Amino acid sequence: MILVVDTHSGIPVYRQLVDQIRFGVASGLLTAGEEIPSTRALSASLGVNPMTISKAFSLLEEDGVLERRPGRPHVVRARPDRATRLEQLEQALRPVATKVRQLDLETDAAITVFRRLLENRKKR
Amino acid sequence: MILVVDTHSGIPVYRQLVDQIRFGVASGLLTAGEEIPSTRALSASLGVNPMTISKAFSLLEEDGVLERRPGRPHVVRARPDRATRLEQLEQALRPVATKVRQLDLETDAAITVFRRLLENRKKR
DNA sequence: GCAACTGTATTACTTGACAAATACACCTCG
DNA sequence: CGAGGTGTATTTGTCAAGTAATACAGTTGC
Repeated sequence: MILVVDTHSGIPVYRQLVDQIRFGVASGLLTAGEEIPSTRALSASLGVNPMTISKAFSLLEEDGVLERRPGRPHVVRARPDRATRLEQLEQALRPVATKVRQLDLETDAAITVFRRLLENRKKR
Repeated sequence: MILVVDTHSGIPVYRQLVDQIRFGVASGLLTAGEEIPSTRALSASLGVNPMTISKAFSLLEEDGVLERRPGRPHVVRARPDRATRLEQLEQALRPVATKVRQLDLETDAAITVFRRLLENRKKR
């Protein structure tokens, strides 16, 4: 998988890496057990400090996306089970549910907006 | 309306104020045209600098929640029209739609989670 | 007009976030 | 065992975010 970063985008480098690796795993470009390039290899190819790469990896490890092995490169972890993924989605949706209430919008309207976004993305 | 802040909560003071005022407006405790206590009054009662209060008010003003009047306290603005509120919800839902894809979850599962959250909150 | 209020522009200070430099511990293979 | 790789703990430096001090401009009521 090719990882790229734009240090002028205003988005922290580590966040760009997290996003790309997450996307790689979700899209099937990266499969369980597959090795991620080392912090030093990416540091050389992307021109950023290894600790910056390491930060991205640490976050992905905390989230269960990557697995760390002492002295060896990180590997992609088996995808969390469905229940865990649903729980993660719920965490992401909680503040939005609060927002729906703040905006005084009805449940069905909110559902419609969400569905439209989800289906638009599927079509792309 | 009573506003409170906890300076040790780790949540920035201005953000606590923004959240409380938003909630006050959404819940009907604060109505359109109603005056918000002045930056100096809140500064005295909450023990924070007026500029911190002002920052909260500025954000709420940008978001169309409050209206500023030179030499006079802020007032609650008439609620944005429905289309604007729906647009705000869509902005909040966009990253979540991305997350659904990353988690490789189906639209219907995501909708179910969202609906459950919205209806749980309604019951409280 | 002035006192007493209003909000905030500007500047300064403190704390948090981000990124990098350095050195340590671990692993694999010849 | 040692060379060549692995990740990261720790510290440092820079920049961004959060907060405060000060003074200015605007409003209202007496």
